[in-house]
Amino acid sequence: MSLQSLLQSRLAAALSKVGIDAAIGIVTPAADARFGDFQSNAAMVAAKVQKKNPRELATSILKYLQVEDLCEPPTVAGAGFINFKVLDSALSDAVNTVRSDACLGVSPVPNPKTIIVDFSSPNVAKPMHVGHIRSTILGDSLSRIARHLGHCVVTDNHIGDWGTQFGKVIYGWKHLLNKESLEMSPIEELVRLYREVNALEEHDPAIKETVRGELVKLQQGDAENLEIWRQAVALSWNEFEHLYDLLGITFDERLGESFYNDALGPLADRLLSQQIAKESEGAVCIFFPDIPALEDKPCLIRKSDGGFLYATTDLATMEYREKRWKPDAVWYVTGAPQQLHFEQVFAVGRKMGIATDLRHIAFGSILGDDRKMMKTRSGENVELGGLLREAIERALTVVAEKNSNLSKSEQEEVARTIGLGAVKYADLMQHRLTDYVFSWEKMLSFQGNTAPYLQNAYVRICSIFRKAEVEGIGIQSGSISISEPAERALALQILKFGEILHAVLEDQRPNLLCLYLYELADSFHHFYEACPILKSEGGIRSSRMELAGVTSKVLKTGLGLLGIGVPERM
RNA sequence: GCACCCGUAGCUCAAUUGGAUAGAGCGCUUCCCUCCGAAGGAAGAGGUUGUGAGUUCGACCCUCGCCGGGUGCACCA
Repeated sequence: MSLQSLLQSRLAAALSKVGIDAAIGIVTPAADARFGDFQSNAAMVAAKVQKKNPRELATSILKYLQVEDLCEPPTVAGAGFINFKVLDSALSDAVNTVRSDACLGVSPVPNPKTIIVDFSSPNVAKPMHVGHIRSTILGDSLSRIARHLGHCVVTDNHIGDWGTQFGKVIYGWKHLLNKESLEMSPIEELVRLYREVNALEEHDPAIKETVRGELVKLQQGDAENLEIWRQAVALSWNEFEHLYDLLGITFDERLGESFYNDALGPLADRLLSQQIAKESEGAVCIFFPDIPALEDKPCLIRKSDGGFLYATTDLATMEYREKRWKPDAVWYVTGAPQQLHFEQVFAVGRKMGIATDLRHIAFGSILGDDRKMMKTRSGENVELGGLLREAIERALTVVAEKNSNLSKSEQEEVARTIGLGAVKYADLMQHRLTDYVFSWEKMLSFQGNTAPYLQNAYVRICSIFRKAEVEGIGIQSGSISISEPAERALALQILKFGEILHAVLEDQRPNLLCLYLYELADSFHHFYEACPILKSEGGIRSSRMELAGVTSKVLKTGLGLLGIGVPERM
């Protein structure tokens, strides 16, 4: 049991003795170190309910609070805060427990759930660009964390492998294809076809009609068009896979839109016959008279020309997932602009009797220097592949300059870890709902609150251990003993790791983990400045080495949960 | 017109979900490498949290009204 939960259970016991609901007895790390190590606002919360004086209530709680083995006598401060200053011995014990725990103090969730995480979802025949970064990185990190806490996670890449763009691609393939370009860089060639046909259509209605015809033929199962479609999908996926490999991201499933094609018609018919949907203006749609926000916002599932829509596919997907996995939750990691769409689709899901916890994990847009949204359709898109290559190149320049001792291949490997880490961290550290300004400078800066800063903290610890080995310094006692303020601060920060991952999953916000790791690295640097490690001796040296060792494990694990690797040297 | 999201230091962003004197990074001003890696550390300047009310012991956070920005709203995804 962690120190924090230990204090909490003691507090709960005291609360019940004074007739307060024990559930109120929450203990949190102190907001300000001057007031101690942990605090509880329980007296103030209870005072509100019981309409009593919070300070008096706190004082009476203290009479029953038995924590003398864990901390100094608790005090009442301010409006009724109860403050705890943990004993060095108890703190040492707690850190030692984390040190010898394979999970580093993280306890698994008591009731594991089956969670489907739907993320990344690039469109075939289009390059992945900055717009896909957030979904991909956020979804990957959330999946890792959920899995780490014991949930059963299914990651699914719901790629856009079916849609109106294929009319243009097929027409282009038949009339304008450059096979050499297709072999060299398939997506680039597919995009070129798409754009050129798009331009042709503008000026020539006849071509527009032919393009439409190609799409209809594809949808009706025309062999030639299907084959072209299959190749386009395969070629695109090939390129996506290179990027996922580079990013270290894998999916359990890759069930794209095309997978659900056959289910769309029957689904629409069923919804009609169940009177969930009805015809209106030639289209099939679902109305929500009982939901005020959606009263005038029907959800269309079949066009008047018989074609199906985004929502139809999503509903079919939802149904399939229910049947196959019986999930407790489904997380859709897509941009905030799609909020209305998911509100509708979820509402339809409930009409269909789906009780699963469906969640839209929305995120804000990435903005350009002009503070305007980077649009997908128009203007220049920054391609993800190019962006990652540039990040790695810039990292390589810095690595070569800072540490020329490394061999060429080591430098390249380190640069990959640093460059990719920098990109991922720059995205994950933001609150997911806020828009943020994309900046090469910021993303690739190796100063301040960045991945390289955290990686560097890890590397420093590695180098301490390397030096210890060279000098024949071993760890004697194997246990940690806390006494200095900087050691206390670091130890307390290490203990927080057990809580932070659960907090991240509450609201699907990895930025809290980023913040935590940054503060951990910060605490370590303070410790490193204030407390000589190898230069001290005996038990102190041994203890400090161990403390540094735990720090490095938490850093590595925490970064790993963000999908970020650590080098041993840099 | 309706709905949703966002307004916090010069800039980019946090704030343990209602807690104590609102914190970081970049930039700016001073220091610290004969010392376990300076991709670092110490100190400083910088704020009426868009605005006006309300709720209570206590509000960046909750309620309502304004102002400003963004996004979405029947046959694209």
